[in-house]
Amino acid sequence: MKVRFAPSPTGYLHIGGARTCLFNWLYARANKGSFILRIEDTDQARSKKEFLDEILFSLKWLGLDWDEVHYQSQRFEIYRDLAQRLLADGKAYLAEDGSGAIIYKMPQKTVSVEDMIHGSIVFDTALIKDQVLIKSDQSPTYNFACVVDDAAMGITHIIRGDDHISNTPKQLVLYEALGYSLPKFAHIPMILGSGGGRMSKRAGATAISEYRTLGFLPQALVNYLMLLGWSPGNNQEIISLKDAESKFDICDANKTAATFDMNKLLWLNSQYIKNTSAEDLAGLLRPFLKERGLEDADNLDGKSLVPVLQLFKERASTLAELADAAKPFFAETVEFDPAAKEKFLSQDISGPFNVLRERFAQLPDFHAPEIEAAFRKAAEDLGMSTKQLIHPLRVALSGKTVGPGMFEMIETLGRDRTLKRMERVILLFKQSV
RNA sequence: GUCCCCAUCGUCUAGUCUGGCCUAGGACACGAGCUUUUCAAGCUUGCGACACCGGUUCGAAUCCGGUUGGGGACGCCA
Repeated sequence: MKVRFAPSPTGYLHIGGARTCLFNWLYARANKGSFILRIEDTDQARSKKEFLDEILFSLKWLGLDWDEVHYQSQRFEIYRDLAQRLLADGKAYLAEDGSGAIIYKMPQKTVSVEDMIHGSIVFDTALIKDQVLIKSDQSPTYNFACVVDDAAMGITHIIRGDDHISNTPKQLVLYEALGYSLPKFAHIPMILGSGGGRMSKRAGATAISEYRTLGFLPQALVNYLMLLGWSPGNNQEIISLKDAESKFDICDANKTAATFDMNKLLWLNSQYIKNTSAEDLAGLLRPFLKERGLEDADNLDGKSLVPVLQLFKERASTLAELADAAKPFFAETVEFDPAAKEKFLSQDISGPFNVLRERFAQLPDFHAPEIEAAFRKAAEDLGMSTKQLIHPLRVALSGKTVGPGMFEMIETLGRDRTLKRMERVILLFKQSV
């Protein structure tokens, strides 16, 4: 058994295409068949190398590998010869305008397809007009090249989007005209944007590569895509590509169009981040830190990155978020969130900070439990509640009002940076007086 | 306009093929509570759906017909 994914390099790989590819891939792997990639680059004007590169890159990133790859632009001879044959057989004719186009004469009949997902679908070809096979520029049309290639490449199952149902009768008659045996068809539902119609930019129809930039893990994205129109059963939500290989069957795919939901994708991504080791996360995070202006991100070793990620990975839903949270730990100076500064650092806190700074400086052992003990003792001695002191301290150290446990954070920050950042705030008040 | 596809919580879905186990299960989101120095996470919990109308049947989310609603296709784009 053999399936294919046939993207056209006239645009980036998007959610819908990736899902179609995923279902083909899974079906092939589940049935020990082969999966081929066919680049439908017949439109010379609109096909772009940059799109092709993005598609190939994104597919690899998602973990969807292929057994063969073919380019339709290299097969024009084949299409022309076959069109000539139909011409000779009297099944097609030359365009009357003298443009050189070859047009298939649509027979008037009833054709039907036994779709693996929809069951029997019947069409009346009398309602379909004659179809161009070869355009005047001698390039083949989609429906023609598609049939020729699917037959030539031995495709046994065609899994594609619902939107191709109406192309099916056009292709069915071509299979017959060319004397090819029919493959099986499975039309999977489309993915709708949150507005209800086709996915648009606003509705999350960004390129797959964009999701990478946004800080999604490929495993999470693939997992989400699987859940759109298919379910592994047993109320399972988290499922790997490997696990799905043994459970997937295209016959179990849904008929209903699914609406893309960023919230669930975000949730899945957070689950995957939580379940990824801080060591692995460190490698993934470097480009994100660099992008955030951390020049020497590449030189950050795991030893300094790992404890910080340990602190934040439970609470981030994207790598971008994780990088935002981790950055203050490596930046030279803390960037204060204006609202946070206003709320907790507008009143002179330098007195208590001086005391606290001194206690921290003298701690023999700079670990969370000791830090916490020293902190609580200092607060008590100062006659302040822990809350009164902890919030300004958090802002002084991280610039933010939210974050992980204070004392673990201080330990991870280390004594040097902790003291330096406290001194900076103390100085802030000295200067303003 | 013509043809085609689809119809379970706001969203993704289980259940539909093989009617009874469904006063319809799970997840996301949302609300409440617990926990907590904060925000998350986690745990507990609440809200919430078989589009409608007819039929078949002892019995229908499940089968049939219609209505309505949504989506798609009607290119010398793919």
